[in-house]
Amino acid sequence: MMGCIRMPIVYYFSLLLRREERIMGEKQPVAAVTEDGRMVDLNRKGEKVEKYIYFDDKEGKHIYWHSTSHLLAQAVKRLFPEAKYTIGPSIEEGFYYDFDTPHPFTEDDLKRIEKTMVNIARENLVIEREDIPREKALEYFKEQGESYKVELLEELTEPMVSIYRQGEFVDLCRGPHLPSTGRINAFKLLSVSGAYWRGDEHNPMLQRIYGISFETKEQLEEYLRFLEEAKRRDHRKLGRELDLFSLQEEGPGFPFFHPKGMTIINTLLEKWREEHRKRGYQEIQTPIMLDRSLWERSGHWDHYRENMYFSQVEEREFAIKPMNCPGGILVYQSRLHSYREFPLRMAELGLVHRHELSGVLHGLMRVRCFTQDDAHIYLEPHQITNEIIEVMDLADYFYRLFGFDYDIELSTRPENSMGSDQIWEMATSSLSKALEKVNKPYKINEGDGAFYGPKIDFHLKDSLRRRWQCGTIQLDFSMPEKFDLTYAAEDGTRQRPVMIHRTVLGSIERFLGILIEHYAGSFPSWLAPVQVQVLPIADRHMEYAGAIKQLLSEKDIRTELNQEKATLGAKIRKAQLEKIPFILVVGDSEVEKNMVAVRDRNKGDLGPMEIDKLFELVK
RNA sequence: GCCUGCGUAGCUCAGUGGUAGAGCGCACCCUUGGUAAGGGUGAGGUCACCGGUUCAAUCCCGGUCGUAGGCUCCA
Repeated sequence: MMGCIRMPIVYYFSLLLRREERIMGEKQPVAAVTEDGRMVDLNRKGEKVEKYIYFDDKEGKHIYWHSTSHLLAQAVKRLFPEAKYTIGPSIEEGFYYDFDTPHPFTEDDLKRIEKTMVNIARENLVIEREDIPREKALEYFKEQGESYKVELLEELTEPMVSIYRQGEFVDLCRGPHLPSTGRINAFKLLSVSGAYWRGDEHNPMLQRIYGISFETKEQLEEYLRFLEEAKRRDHRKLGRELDLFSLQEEGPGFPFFHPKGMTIINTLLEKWREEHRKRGYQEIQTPIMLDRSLWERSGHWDHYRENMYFSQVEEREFAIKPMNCPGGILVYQSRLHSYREFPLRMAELGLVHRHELSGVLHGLMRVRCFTQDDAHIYLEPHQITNEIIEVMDLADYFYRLFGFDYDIELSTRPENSMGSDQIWEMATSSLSKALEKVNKPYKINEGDGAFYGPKIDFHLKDSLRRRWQCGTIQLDFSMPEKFDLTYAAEDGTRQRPVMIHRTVLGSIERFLGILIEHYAGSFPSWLAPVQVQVLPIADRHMEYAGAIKQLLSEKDIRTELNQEKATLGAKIRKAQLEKIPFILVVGDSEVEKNMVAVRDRNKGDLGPMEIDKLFELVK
């Protein structure tokens, strides 16, 4: 069978290593890099070490997490010998391991598995690598009945493969790994869920256990607090608590916006309209439902049908729009356009409906109808680069307004697409040219473009480091062709315009969700649904409080008057929980001096103030 | 769509094979207050829906819908 491990010698080696690590101080390396730049196990590092890799390094974390996933698999195999293990990589945050077993893992199982993991870590098993012929590994895993490992091995072409052994547990793995299981100090299994073998929905569904690990208990606790914070900021929870929106059983994926949510959206859109007007955009609106023939012509019928809703009326078939472009194009075609108008920027806050699989719906982030802050820009080919730079600047303006950091991705031609190779080539290079011209770093996303053209996507990073796709810029040579769009060029000939489809916020619904979580419900004053609440101390101050409210309302400040019969403390608490930016307390003293006592949501009591001063604060 | 869990008052959640409870919220009454919870009284539930087992189902079983976390897919 597998080569017998010379236990005492290896153990001695491991002890030496641990002493060496102790000498190096608190931080112990997780792997080493040799002179020729290869990352290797500490157990095999040999004499010449270029540098050490630590947990703090990105690669170090992945090694640490990967070793923890092996620990997880070992524990599962001890508790559930019949479970087949498949793959268990490290991921962006933590690791998972997929198992094939008829026994569904429960919360209690996770606890038991964790306990077993602790025991295995205490056993401090040496994690040893062996390089063996592929055939030999195949033979071993076949004998063990580990059919998934066999499948993986059968696809490998290398004559030699590496396996890692810790105690009785053996896994096919490239490594590197920690020197021993005892090096895994703090970990937690977070969840269990289904996952298709190799991510293919035709394959069997496996059970995936997710987890995370750290070098210290403190780091783990900090991470768990971070998860709690994310839960506290969840837009679904805050949306209900702050009465911003709701989702109803009657409309899965179709959100309902309440007055306060609507106030935020309208305030946001006021800003949006103002900025778009400044930058030369005109606004249009097109119908939600249009005849089937339009969608056949645009290509949506062939390329997007499974995501569309339909309606049949008087024997005529209509499709509910999943995108705004075909409707927008009809507006363009309603008269002849001149090159002098270009770039012709037509914006539309268009409500689109897309049938999404029920399992993907998520609050406002993933819905079945949403409002795109869309625009279609018609231009001449030589204007492309400049216009794309303009749009990127507009997106940058909005993201900065909210303090979002963002990444840019360039997506290329997908499989199910239309148009010739040359057109795609030209469109894609126009986009990368614009990106390079403004010197923005970007990542290429092969095959992720729209069916009619390549695109630049903006991914926002919120305050919890999560990324959300919002803005997109899509270059399109196909749609103008399909619809035979023309314009009168300088020389009087009819030419074909190029089209840019773009959004900045993406989906208004999703953007609101992101804002809620980003601000944890404490919206900046200009965006807050209620900016000021006036609290009279006793009934006799009601009249003065009402006058203050009136004054503020006339200045277009969103103000509420609290008329409840409650103690001041209770009223303040309630307003604080509603995250209202400013609370005005008025009692005998304020009435007498014609002032208001201002309480800032974050800073607390600011003391008495003239009303005029308050106007400045609120804006 | 697939896997697993969940669905009890507006919200957060207890609970039982013999048709239900708490806290918060809400309404009313008392209290007229100075920067995060004053006191009392009361209303409010087809226990998601449909079917089955049972003398009897909110509870057990099956299905449907919704929902949570993933997978696949996307703004």
